[in-house]
Amino acid sequence: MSPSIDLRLLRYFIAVAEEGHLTKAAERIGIQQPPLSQQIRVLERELGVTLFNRLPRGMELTDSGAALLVDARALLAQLDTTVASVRRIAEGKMGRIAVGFTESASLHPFVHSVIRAFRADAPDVIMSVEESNTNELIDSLRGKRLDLAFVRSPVGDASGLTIETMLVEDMVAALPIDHPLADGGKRKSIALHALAEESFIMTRRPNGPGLYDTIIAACHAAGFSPQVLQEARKNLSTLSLVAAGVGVAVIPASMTRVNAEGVVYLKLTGASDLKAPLHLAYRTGSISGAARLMREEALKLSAGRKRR
Amino acid sequence: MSPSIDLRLLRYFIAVAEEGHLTKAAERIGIQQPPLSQQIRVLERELGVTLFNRLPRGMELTDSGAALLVDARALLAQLDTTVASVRRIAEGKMGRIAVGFTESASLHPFVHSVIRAFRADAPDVIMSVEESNTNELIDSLRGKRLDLAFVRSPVGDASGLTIETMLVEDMVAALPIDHPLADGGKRKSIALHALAEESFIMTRRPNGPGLYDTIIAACHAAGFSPQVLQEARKNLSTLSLVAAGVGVAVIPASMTRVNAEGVVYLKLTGASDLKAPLHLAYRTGSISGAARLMREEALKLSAGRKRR
DNA sequence: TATGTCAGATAGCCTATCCATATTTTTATG
DNA sequence: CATAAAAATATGGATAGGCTATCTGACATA
Repeated sequence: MSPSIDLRLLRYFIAVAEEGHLTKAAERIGIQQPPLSQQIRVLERELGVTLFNRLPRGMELTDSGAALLVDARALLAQLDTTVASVRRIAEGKMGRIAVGFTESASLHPFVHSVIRAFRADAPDVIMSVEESNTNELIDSLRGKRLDLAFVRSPVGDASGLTIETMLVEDMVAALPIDHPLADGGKRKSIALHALAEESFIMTRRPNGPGLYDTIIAACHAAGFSPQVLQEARKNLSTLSLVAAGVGVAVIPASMTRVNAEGVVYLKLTGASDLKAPLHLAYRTGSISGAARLMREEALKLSAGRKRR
Repeated sequence: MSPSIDLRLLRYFIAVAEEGHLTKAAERIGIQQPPLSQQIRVLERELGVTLFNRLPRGMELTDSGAALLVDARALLAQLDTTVASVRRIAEGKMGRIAVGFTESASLHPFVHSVIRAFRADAPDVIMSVEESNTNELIDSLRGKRLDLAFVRSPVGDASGLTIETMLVEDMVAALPIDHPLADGGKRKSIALHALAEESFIMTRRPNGPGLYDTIIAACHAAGFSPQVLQEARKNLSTLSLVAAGVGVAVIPASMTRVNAEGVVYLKLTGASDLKAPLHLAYRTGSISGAARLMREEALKLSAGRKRR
């Protein structure tokens, strides 16, 4: 169909049409007159159309030429906007992003800060968010339904994904306020092994290993094997069960921001490796512009936290 | 700005995006894989954007690439329609045409045929018509307010214009029906010199020489100098004056199609050079597509007339 | 673990295209 | 008629785009 018409030819054509002279147009473009003359003839030959009437003192557009001028300008303008928007998408300032997090991540102020910073920096990006358990988040990343996910470790199979640790926080014990060990709310910390005889409320492991394995391992290190009441589907339910006096729980410190009636939080001692990391996960190598931007903001905020 | 991005690059890009493989795309385009690989990288470098994720088994669009794909297709489609419409304009099948004619030309069936044929052949051309005297028509041609004009000869200054004779018709005498020479309408022809003593009604010469000079010259050749009543502005007024008995007139034969009450038309003998040509005039060298098409149709019809 | 296969990247070379210089042609103007 | 202006033509050289051959990397499979 339309033969190998090059945008360069259209640019040349526009210059000649606007200047009305080959010589002036050549000067404006930055080439000599003869090659410009040739290229205009090439364009005319490819189109099979005379674009200019050659006057003794210049070049005058024919009707066809005048029509082409309008369209050629539009084409170049469209190219410019195309290039600009492609670049903005690549920068992460336009387009879409899908972000996921586990419940405990969604409750963490760090995640809120990241989202807020990204919103401010890239207001034109359409963002969708999803809360789910680690397993599903990882699946969604692989299936490209998500671009980024904030998860708790450990992640089962990380192949094909990059997992970066944003922060590591302590874990605390959550006890019912009327529990003897809570001392009516006066007690501020407790040794992990002191909980050896308690019932532990934890989220279901099939929903993703989450912090389950970490807690079990820490208890073993403290010299006991916890009695697990493996009931709650969600962390918030965990707290309700604690408040109801069903048992105790070990949770990331950031969750203490949730004001749960009837629950007391105690620092844990004698369990230095009982930490709750927060990770950012994404597909290795195929990160979108917006995701890259959000990751960079997360890294920046993460660095800022460490400095404090 | 947008650097020298070539449409060829966009075509290559689209092929790769659609095939998902450099190798298949190269085959489709008709080049080898290595240059295609290079060109895609050139495009990415010019844009400063990664368009594809290189997978072990092919190329996968990034978000930016997906956006570019949409726009690149649109750009190529727009180029195609641009080329098509420029070509149609050049062919004369689209665009505009402005046609002018003198009154006597507008009354001639030849002109009607030309217009009708053109309308049928190029229904998408916007046509404007203008009736005026020869001088103004010629001026309008020069000023590019008209593309074509049907005029009677002779034209004063024809420089820069091409004037082609479409047909030559006889002239006839128009007499009041009660004029002695008309013989009550029975007479069919008359010698020009028989009108030597009559008053001649003619259109004003300043409106363009028109046929004025031709008629005067023929009278001189027939041995007399006519008494000219230089009254009428238009040919139709001429006939009214004849009908009113003011004088006689010499008019192109085609005007006898106008049924004027009280006027008798007589063939003229003894004046073999008293002919009324009909010309087509246009600017030499800068004829538009539509004008060229109409001219061609006029020439065809003109040739058809001669054969008859 | 090693090997084969698939697909893209890289290297080196060649040719066609695009641009430059020099000259010619055409038309208008003093 | 001579000169000036502007485009067309002629010819040569540099560069870019394409070709062949080869390399690299990742997965699959024996």
